[in-house]
Amino acid sequence: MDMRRADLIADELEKMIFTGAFTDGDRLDEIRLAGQFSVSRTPIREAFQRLVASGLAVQIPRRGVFVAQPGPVELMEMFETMAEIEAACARLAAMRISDTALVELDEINQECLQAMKAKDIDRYYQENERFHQTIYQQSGNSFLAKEARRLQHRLKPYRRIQLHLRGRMAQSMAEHETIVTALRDGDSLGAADAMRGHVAVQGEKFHHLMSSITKTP
Amino acid sequence: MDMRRADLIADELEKMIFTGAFTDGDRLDEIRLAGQFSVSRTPIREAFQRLVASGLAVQIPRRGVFVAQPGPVELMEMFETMAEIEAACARLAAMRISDTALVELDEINQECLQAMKAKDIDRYYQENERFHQTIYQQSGNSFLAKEARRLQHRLKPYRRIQLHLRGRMAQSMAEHETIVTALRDGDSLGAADAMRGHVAVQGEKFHHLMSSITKTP
DNA sequence: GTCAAGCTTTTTGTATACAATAATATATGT
DNA sequence: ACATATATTATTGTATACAAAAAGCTTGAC
Repeated sequence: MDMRRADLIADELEKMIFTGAFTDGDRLDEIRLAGQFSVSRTPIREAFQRLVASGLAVQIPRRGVFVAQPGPVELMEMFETMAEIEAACARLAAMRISDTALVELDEINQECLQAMKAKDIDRYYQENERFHQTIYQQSGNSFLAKEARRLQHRLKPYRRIQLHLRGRMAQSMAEHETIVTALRDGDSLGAADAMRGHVAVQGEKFHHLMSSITKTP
Repeated sequence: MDMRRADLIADELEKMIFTGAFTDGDRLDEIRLAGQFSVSRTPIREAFQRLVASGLAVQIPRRGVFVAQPGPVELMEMFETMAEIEAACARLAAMRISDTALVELDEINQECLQAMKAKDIDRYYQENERFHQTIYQQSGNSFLAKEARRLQHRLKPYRRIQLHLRGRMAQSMAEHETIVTALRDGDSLGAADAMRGHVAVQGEKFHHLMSSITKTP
C-alpha cells in the first residue's frame, strides 16, 4: 500500500496544498489530477486517502475529497496541542536524556547562534528542527516521538514563517538555553514549562503575523 | 473515500485484530478477504489503508500488509503517551471547564460508584469512558480532544482488561475524585498530575496482568 | 420570470483485466 | 547431493470498464 507512486503523488499534493495551489474547500478532481500526473485514477485515490488520514483533506462520501486548510482557530488549537506534546517530550527527556545528547544540544545551539548572527533563517530553521527532534528522541518513548514528528510535519509551514519576525531568532535562542539548562538539571517541570512556552509562543507569533497581514493598512 | 463499505470492512478487520483472529506479523490476504466479504479487492485495499493509517498494520511495498500487534514495550510507550496527552487535557480543562461539566463529572462518578458496587465492569468501563471524554471536551481544544480520542480508541482493548484486577475499580474511583477536585479548584498542575498517574497506572496494571498470565505457574 | 420535474452529464465507488514484481518450484550443472 | 539458474506461480500495483449516485441542465407549467 506504500506503492511509492501514491506516496509521491501524496507528497506532491501536500506541497501544492501548503504552497496554496489549492485553497480551503477546493475539490480535488480525480480525473484532472490523473491526467496531470499521467496515471490512472487508482493511485490518485490512494494518495487522497493519505491526505485524508493526515488531516489535510476531508472526504464526503459520493461527493469527493476537499482540501481542509485549517482556519485561525484550528491553527491555534494545533499549536497548543503541539506545545503540550513537546512539553511532554521535554518532561520525559529531563529524566532520561543522555550526556552525549546534552552535548549535542549545546552544539546545535551553537549552530543556531551562528545562523542567527548570519541572519540565515533557513539554517536557523534547520538547526531548530534538529534541536526539537533530538528532544523527541530523548523522551525515550519512540511512540510519543513519532506522534511529535507527525504533528511537527503538519505544522512545518506555519512554524517557519514566524522566524521572519524581528528579534524572534534571538528570543528563540534564549528559550533553547533555558530548556537545555532544565534538561541538564533533570528538572522535569521546568523543562516542560519552558518547552511549552517556547512552542506556544510560536503559535502566538504566527497569529500576530497573520493578523498584521490580513489587517487593512 | 469514506465509502462506508471500506469503513465497515476496516472496522471488521480491526475487531478481528483486537480479538486475536490475526496474530502479529500475519499477512492480510487481499484475495481471501475479498472472497470472505464478497467484494472485489478494491474496497479491501481501501480498508487496509485505514488500518495502516491507524497503526494496526504495516505495509511493505510489493509484499503486502501485515498486522502489527504492539509488543510489551510499544504498549507501555503508548500508555505513557496516552497519560501525557490526557494530562494535557486535564491541565487545560482545569482552566476552562464549565460549571455544568463539573456537575456532569460528579454525576458520572456517582454512576461509576453504582457500577462498582454492582461489580458491573462493562458499565464501569462505559461510565469511565464518559468521564475521560468529558475532560477531553472540556480541554477547550477540539484538535487535542480528537487526538486523545484517537489514542483512546487504539488502546481501548487494553484499557478494559485491567478493570478485572481486584480493587482496581475502587482505586480508579478514588483517582477520579482527586481529578475532579483539582479541576474544580482550577489546579492545573494537580489535575495534570492526577490524570497522568491515573492513566499511567492503567498501563502498569495491564503490564502486571500480562506478565502474570505469561508467567509459568 | 420562477420553480419544479425529468433527463443528461459528470463523478464517485466497485469490479475486473492487465502488468510487473516477488516467491516458489524445477531443472541442470558441477 | 547441493547450489545456482531458470521457469512457473502467486500476489501486488495499475489501468480500465462498468454501475450507481449526485450535479447540472432542459423543458414545461404556473
